[in-house]
Amino acid sequence: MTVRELPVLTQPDVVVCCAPLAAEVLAEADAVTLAKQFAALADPVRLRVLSLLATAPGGAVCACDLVEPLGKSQPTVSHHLKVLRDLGLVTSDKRGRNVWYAVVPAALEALRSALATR
Amino acid sequence: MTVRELPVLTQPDVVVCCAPLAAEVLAEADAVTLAKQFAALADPVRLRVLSLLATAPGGAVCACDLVEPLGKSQPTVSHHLKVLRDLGLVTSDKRGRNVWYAVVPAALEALRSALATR
DNA sequence: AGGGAACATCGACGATTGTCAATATGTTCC
DNA sequence: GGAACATATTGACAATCGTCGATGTTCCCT
Repeated sequence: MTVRELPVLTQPDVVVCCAPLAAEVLAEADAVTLAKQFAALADPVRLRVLSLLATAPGGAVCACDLVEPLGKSQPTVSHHLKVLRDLGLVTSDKRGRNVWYAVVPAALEALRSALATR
Repeated sequence: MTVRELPVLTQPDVVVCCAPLAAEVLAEADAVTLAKQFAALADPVRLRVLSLLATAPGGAVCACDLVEPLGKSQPTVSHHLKVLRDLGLVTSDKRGRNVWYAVVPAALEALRSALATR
């Protein structure tokens, strides 16, 4: 178990990929970009990572506290965290030998807006 | 080219899978279900299908009018439509020898709500 | 009845993905 | 410095996925 420390501070700028699906026909290039983002959500482990981070008090969780609740090996968890971070859905913050992860709410909001039907 | 006819009528009931990610920790079974839905969005062709349907006047498009704008073979388009339909993201309506597809807005809304950050 | 059109299904192929064991890198503390 | 710990990376494997050509099925039209 790990002691919770500072809440996560800086949130990176989020680039909104494209207009809502229903607003105009999605261009091919935008579709590829958007598909990659949704692919990050297309895995049960990654969804649970996001949920664990989003519901954590302070909004951040040490990587060491994710392995056990996820029931996956440490390398597998590390892999999923990398996927989420590379796509800008989470941020990481190294503190000593631990790394704290937090969701980037604006990134999730951007994906939500792409799905707006009206 | 095909003449547009009746707008699509009946919208199926949509089952909301789970509470927002940030509301409570996602259960494993729910995570699997949600991941399958997002997997349907994790492909550029399917995103463009949804966009073509959502932006079409009348809200429905004949399958025959999807092949050319998508730039994929007819079997490939048919495959993607099946994926979307099996997951309840679109409905199909057979009219003569054509099949008309339309988005199920409630299904997209359900996915949006899962991503709500607060 | 028969020809043709629209859509679905099948089978096969290359590419990508999730997983873990093993190992590497980096950090803390004695 | 060296041991112990936390995380990341590598390599390998099975499984899934997107794609297309070929074929099947259903419907319309004459």
